[in-house]
Amino acid sequence: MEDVIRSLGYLCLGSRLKRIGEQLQADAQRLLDGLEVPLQSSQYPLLAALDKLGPLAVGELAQSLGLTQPGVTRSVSLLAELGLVEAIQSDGDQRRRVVSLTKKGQRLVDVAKRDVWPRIESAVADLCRDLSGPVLDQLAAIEDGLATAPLDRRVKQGARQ
Amino acid sequence: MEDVIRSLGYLCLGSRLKRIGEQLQADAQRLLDGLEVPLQSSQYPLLAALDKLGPLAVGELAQSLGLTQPGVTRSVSLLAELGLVEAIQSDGDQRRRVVSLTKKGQRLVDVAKRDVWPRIESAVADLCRDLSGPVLDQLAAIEDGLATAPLDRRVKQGARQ
DNA sequence: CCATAAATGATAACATGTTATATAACATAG
DNA sequence: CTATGTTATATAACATGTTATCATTTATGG
Repeated sequence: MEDVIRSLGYLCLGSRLKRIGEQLQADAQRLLDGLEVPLQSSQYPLLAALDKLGPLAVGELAQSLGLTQPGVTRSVSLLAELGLVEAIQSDGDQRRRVVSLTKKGQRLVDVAKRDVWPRIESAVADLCRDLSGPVLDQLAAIEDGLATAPLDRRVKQGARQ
Repeated sequence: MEDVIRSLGYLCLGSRLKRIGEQLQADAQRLLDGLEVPLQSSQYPLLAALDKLGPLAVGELAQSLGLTQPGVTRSVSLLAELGLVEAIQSDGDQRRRVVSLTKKGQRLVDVAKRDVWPRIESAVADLCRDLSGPVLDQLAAIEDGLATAPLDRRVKQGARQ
């Protein structure tokens, strides 16, 4: 059966990237399933952000993950219920809630960082090894390109109308 | 604010591809908003599949789009409510429901194909123009690589454990 | 100082993907 | 022919993203 998304090329690049991303996450999930805490692979970036940057307010977290604030608010609630993060109202500005890893969350990150993340990284690197170019650079260029000029500002060049 | 997904590299490639894909779709949405029928950009691949391959059963449609059957069932219901497709129970095998474009759906596809899709294609091509390699080929290689050996079969090489 | 604007996060409603499972129709072994 | 397994689709429950909107707190202009 023909893969329509694939044969439509640039027209469906968005659908295709999403599809590949979902599959990568599902694959990574299988590597994470060995850990003691049952957690979706999509939640790990939030934990990794807190581990890397330290405690962050909800909005800062959203910005550093490239997600919207309501999405992050929900993930934080979920992770707080699991006891992996805690959100504490800021002393200075009472609107801000600063999110940080709990002991349990830090322990999970440490284990994942030691036992699982290197395996995921090496597996993905292996997947990309034989590609003709530096894929990450190209994705960066796509992201930068979108930030500079979104698609609707690129329709002049070469399009029929 | 640091972009954590980006700085984590291969580890978060899945999240990153999803994020880029969502942004591309959101951008494409703005180009599609001019059309008479209000439709999310993510629904167009289904219409394009029917236009390209002709009437298809729900399962075949799912396969050609690389989605699961329940997702396609829901999209078909939505598009049927909008009068863009119709699903007719197969004569031979009464389990199958064959989905096809209605007149209205075909008209929408024709207009989109003439007025909008070329603009999206050229805009995305423009976005990818200056990249160092043939991105589509690389994405194809990633997809093929995942199909050949999912990530959890790639952890041996070079990983710490 | 107070009125108003801006910033922060929560919530609701929706979109669209998934997995798990139910139901109905078909296929086949006995 | 019937029991049983398989296939095609539907449905439910959930995950996780979005936009729109609200309440609260903070900042600011007069």
